[in-house]
Amino acid sequence: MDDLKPILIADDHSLIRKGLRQVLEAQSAITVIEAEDGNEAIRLIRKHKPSIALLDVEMPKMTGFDVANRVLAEGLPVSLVFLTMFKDEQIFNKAMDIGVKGYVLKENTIAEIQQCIRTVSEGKYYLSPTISDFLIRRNSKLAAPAADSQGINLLTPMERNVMKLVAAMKSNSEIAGELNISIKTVQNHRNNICSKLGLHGAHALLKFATEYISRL
Amino acid sequence: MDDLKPILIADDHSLIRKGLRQVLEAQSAITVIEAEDGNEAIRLIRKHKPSIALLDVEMPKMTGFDVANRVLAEGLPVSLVFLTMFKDEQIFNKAMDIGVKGYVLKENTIAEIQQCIRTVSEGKYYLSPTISDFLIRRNSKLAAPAADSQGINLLTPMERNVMKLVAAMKSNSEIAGELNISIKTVQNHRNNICSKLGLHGAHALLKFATEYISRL
DNA sequence: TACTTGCTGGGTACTTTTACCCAGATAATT
DNA sequence: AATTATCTGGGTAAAAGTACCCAGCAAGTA
Repeated sequence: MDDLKPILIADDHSLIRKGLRQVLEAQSAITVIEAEDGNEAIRLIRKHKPSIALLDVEMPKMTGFDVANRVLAEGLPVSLVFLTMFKDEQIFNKAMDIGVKGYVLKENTIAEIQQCIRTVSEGKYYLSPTISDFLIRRNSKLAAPAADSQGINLLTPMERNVMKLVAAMKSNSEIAGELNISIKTVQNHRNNICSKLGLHGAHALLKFATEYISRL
Repeated sequence: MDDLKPILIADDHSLIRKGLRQVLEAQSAITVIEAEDGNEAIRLIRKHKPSIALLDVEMPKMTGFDVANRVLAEGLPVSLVFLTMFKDEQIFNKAMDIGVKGYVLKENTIAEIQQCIRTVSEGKYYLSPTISDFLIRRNSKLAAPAADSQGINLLTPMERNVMKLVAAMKSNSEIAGELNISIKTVQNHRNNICSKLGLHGAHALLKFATEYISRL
């Protein structure tokens, strides 16, 4: 077990690796490990379990994406940050789909990369400001659906109350307690809601409730 | 049943009611109903089921808050918008806690109120730009906790994979299918995760997983 | 080699949720 | 007065999740 989890830098350009390592190790109590291609990156992630891995997207043999897919498949506990030269919207979207925590353009400064590492290590996302356009467009696409919730209008007041508590992931007995009714009644309300909304199967109501709770 | 759901305006000042009604009915296909105090507001909400209720916070007898509490208790299907003269942070926070969808200062223009109605009717929130300070402060408070998730570090890769699918509200059989393992194995992983994390009871893991999914 | 860790599955018992059925009480509408 | 909608609860059965037990196998470590 290490004292502090290290940070991995995977880039085929030795100059970039050395430069980054120098800055990071000088200005913070961070240990850096280096990989010069994707295969080595995977091996080192498995072995040293770094908290963060900075991956160059454009690497020979195994790209940053290949590494990311591998990490996902094995469920390795590491936050991924992509480092790339290209401001490409499709690449960015694929990276977000895959769940990377940071996305930094190489045209940005080292200070940005440090900020990125700090932010990601707090569990938040960090994206280069220069690609915020992409993010906004992406969000407006995702927020689009919002339809098919007309069924909600069929619900009675009590059914709404039950649904709110379902969305809070309360169990039926907890709901019964809060509303001062019997568990049996709660179950009936749930069933009625499901049939009004056409929901079937395990957790179907819970999914719907958490998704549309803002419209209750 | 009405053709289109109306909008309720509750304010003790007749001048405000008439002014708002005129603008709203002139510029859009909206029906407005008026209430001059909180009691009447509740009665009209029950009867006409408006989609949105604009509530003056400062009303005699029954304030906007009293109306809001009543609406919540009965689970009436209406989106609440608070209209107030005072830029008070505590009042704002109480309003957000209670779940109002809009919060508009009377110092703002009528155009803002129209924008607010439009936004809220799409299921989104609308807050007067002049109180965005409050919202930011509030968010930083709420986002604060972020602790107690150290237990996550105890999880094995496979356990993480299972947990991600739990967070997506998949059933055990769905998880088993996606990971190509038996349901029994999934159940065992869940149990191991729960004991590592000290979780007990119904939906405990699901709650935890959805809350901390960003750290997986 | 021996040991540990993680993944895989089976067994068993209990609890919770889902999915139907039913009916009485109450309040509002026709 | 009759009808409808809503809330309330009971019954039953199947499916899913929770909570423990167990053991074999593979990989890495001491």
